[in-house]
Amino acid sequence: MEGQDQPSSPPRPTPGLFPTQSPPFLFSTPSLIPSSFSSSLMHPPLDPHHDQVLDPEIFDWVSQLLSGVDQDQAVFTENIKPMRESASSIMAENGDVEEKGDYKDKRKVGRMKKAATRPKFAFQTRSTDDILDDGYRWRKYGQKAVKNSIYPRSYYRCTHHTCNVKKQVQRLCKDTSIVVTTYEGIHNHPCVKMMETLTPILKQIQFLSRF
DNA sequence: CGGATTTGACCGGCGC
DNA sequence: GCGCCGGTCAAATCCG
Repeated sequence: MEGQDQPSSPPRPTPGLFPTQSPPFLFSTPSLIPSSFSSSLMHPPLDPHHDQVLDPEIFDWVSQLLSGVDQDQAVFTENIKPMRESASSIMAENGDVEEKGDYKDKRKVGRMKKAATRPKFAFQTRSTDDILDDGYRWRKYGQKAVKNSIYPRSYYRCTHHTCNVKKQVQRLCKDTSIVVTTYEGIHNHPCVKMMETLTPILKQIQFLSRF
């Protein structure tokens, strides 16, 4: 029983904002990153223990944004590679309606469908907290011990009813101060916290641009 | 009491 | 074909 992983519990020592939307949608300035994560973004690990999560092709756009990459280059890597899909997400995206009956049958039907492709990206943060406050609300739906790692991998889903974004969180066993977060999908709803944070910044930019 | 989390079972993919 | 592994489900439990 570990009650530490509480993604939806707002009280954090330094509540902040972390970009989870597509690059053109965000202002990824270091000031928006919670200080609890020490602004230490790094490239995806090539650790073979995590190759299933952090495919080398995964686009680490957050790192690139923070290192000054032009946003035009920060294109979402849609359809990078086929990935397995959950029954629920496939059914939701295809507009399937859940049938009455044995849930095992439903799972089987869903998983037998052709895997869809979704944007997927990962990044690392150096933090004592496993869960970063990215402005969205997440519900944990699973936790799994992974091979060659003493730390479990946690699975989260966005709680917004029409949103199907998922994320995985795992702490590196090689460097226990590093947390690897993998996002899958794109939010189809606004992030209230993001807008709250951006509004004063935008106003300030508008004000300064007058001079 | 309702929503979130925990956790064991289940399933499909993949390598051998 | 079999076993391992990652990902998901959902009942049980927790908690505000």
